[in-house]
Amino acid sequence: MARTPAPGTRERILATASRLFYAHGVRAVGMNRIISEAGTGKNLLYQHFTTKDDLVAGYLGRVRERRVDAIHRALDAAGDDPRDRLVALVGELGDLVTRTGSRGCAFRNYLVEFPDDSPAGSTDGADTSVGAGTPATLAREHLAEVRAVIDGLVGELGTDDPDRLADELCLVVDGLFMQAAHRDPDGLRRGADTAVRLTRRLVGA
Amino acid sequence: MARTPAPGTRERILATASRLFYAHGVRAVGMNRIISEAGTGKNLLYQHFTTKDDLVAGYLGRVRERRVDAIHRALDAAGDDPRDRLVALVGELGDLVTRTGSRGCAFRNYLVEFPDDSPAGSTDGADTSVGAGTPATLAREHLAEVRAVIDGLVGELGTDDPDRLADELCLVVDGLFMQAAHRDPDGLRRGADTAVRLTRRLVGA
DNA sequence: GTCTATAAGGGGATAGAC
DNA sequence: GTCTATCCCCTTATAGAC
Repeated sequence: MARTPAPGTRERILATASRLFYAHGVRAVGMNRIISEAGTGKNLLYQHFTTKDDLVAGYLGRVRERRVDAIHRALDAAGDDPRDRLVALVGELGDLVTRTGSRGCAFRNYLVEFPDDSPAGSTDGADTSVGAGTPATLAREHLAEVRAVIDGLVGELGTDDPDRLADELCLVVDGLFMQAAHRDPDGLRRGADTAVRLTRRLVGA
Repeated sequence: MARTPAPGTRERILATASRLFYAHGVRAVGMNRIISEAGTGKNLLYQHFTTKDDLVAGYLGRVRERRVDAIHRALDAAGDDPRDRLVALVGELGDLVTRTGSRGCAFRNYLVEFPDDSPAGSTDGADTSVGAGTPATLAREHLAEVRAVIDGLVGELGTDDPDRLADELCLVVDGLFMQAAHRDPDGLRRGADTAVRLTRRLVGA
């Protein structure tokens, strides 16, 4: 059988595509450019990803794994206090946004770029199994995933109005990512610090 | 001379283009669709807007005028207290985001869609005269404009660290607009309420 | 003359075939 | 890998209608 002649090929394609999609936007990057920069043949790419949407889904899935891992590492490092864990969560996302070359959140950016793909209110019989859907559903699933983490931690806090606090923290996180689109590195640094400071105040840490 | 045979044409084109660009994204809408939905000839469109970038600039300029007007009306209606005016500013933007069919901020969305056009840190000898530049400069100009309004109002407050408060309010505003990309109408309503409530708390009103 | 409708040019898109 | 097919993009040019 030996069905995988070059095990690194898929990952190399995915890494190249991810870098380009994230840096320039999904619509701005064509398959030709990915093929030429990945140094692979066109046949091989379409063998691993039958369509561009598949490749985009692979891109978002890859970012998602890394994002989830990074979040859980940050949470674990923060200890057991849900207050500290919430601050660590926002701090981790702040670090992500202030990294050089950062262009914010891959998922939110995708949804801005493709507003017509399964819009916010729709539940059109989509494949609800995690990780198998379209790019848009993948993006929304991840956002819901993070929201669930926030809800869980806020719930542990035992405050009067947990939904209210969770909404506030989500607003801060969204603001953090939106600023990546238009603020310079200095402003981003200050934006991330602001997000962490605000989080600290909101959770009462 | 009588150089303007049909005075309403330009505005009709601009209205159609604005609706389509805002709803579906700039890249997703082609000139053909604008022409067909505006009911005008292709020649006439290119007579008023020599290139698609011109049309996009016209779109953003149009949104900008209306946005600035709406902001100033809201500020005037709020009275003289800078606290009330800041709350009114965020409230106005919240209303904008919760309107049916809203897709958030046209300027921020454009910058997400075209990250390579005059990126955040660049000051490549662009035309700095207001309203005459490329879409990207137009977008950045408007964001700076609103930031200046916030800075001014925060300055009137006479707090210890005005830059800090202004950063916090900008984070809230950015979060408000980012949520338009991925929250459903119910979530958006709560997000807007959260933004106003948070603003009230931050400015001490 | 003013506008519409249509075709064509030049490029690049996805995707498939050899 | 290259080559082709098909389509859509922006833009210009031409031809026809009022």
